[in-house]
Amino acid sequence: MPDKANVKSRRAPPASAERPTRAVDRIRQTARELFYREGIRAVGVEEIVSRAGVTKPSLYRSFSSKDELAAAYLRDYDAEFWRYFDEAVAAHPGKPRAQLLQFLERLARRALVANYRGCGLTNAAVEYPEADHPARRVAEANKRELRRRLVGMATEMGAAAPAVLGDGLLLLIEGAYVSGQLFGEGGPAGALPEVADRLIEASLGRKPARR
Amino acid sequence: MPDKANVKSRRAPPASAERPTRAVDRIRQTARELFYREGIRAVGVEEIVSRAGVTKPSLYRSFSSKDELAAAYLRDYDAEFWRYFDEAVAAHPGKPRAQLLQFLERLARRALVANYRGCGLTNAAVEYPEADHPARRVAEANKRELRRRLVGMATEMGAAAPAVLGDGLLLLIEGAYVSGQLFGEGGPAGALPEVADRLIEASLGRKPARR
DNA sequence: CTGTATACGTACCGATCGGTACGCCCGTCA
DNA sequence: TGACGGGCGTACCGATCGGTACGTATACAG
Repeated sequence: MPDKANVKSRRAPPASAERPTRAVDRIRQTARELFYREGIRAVGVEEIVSRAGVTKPSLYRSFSSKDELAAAYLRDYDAEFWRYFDEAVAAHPGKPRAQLLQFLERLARRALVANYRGCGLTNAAVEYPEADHPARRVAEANKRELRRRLVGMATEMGAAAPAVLGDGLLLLIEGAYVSGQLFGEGGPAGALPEVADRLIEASLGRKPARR
Repeated sequence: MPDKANVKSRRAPPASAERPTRAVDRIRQTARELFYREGIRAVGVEEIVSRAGVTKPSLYRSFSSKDELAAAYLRDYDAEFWRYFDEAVAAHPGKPRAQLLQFLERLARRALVANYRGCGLTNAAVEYPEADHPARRVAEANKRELRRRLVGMATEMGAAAPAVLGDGLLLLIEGAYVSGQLFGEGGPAGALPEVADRLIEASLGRKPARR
């Protein structure tokens, strides 16, 4: 009879936050890292489960398909994005311009480090152009909401044409995401806060709206 | 002896522009369409050759790998991009602001139609984060050159801080590419020309540069 | 008619893809 | 102690991936 202690221990140490003991949690965390860093299509389920130290059936017991796992990853990403966004909002109550600038400054800082990979939601939408793909659905919903919030903040700021300013800010943000991963350290994303501030200033209708 | 006319004719009709007779040309054209519309990773070589009406060895006689085919596709895309860009430049000699606005207006128009898929070069860089991937190399070179040109135009315009204006314009352009494919018809890319014009106006140093 | 180069297709390779049928282990509660 | 159910792994599936060894048809030169 083989010694029980020699058998590879199945139960992991009591749930450190770094290495969750539940298979589904380790899968979520590993998928998050790999999907974000390498892209969704580039990562196979085999790689996810082996890096997570689990097996494929554990994945498919919690997620009906790889596409659904990708959607779950993006839902997590979405939640974290809004936590991050609302943090900037909460830091400057009632001052939308300062809220926005804090968000943009932190975004620009992140977008300038090497190996920056942009926004996971934007990247997923680029990878999955099919309108009914579950991952794309999550990405589109996030971006629609972001647009809504930005236009709302432009309105609060008293912009002459809040829709134009809000959309302009969205263009700058998306531009920072992709050019951050295109250019790396000295990239154009560094100009984001200054450019956005200049655009806001020019949109506040102190001089009559050009028409 | 079998009738020669019954044998499936190998030679295609004499080189219509729509359906080139040479296998390599049909592959290039088909790869271009599929890679752009669906993404590079999403398209297999089998699909390319079957849609092109040729076979895999014909592909691998002209391209050493799928990655090299992707790079060739992007080189074609790059050439077409500059043709398009220089067209706007040539339309308004010596007037960089008008050149830019024409380019941006046409870009905005294209980015607002349904099923728009953005910039093939940007998309490829999102799909291939590895720095040494041949496709990404082409994309990065294109973007670096675009940045150079935009900063040059900002200088010509007499901007107080041409690097900031040039980078701001690049952010807006990249933002239009990705948000065009995220939002479809009524998307924020429609605000591109107006926002860019406002940013240019605010960057021309008529009022003292904020410091 | 023959040699040769060009241009292409047939048929196949091992590897990896996403996904699943099935069984074992272990803590819980009777 | 025994029945049970949740939680997980072993071993496998057909399909598709990128890539290739080898044969064949045709145009042209001699």
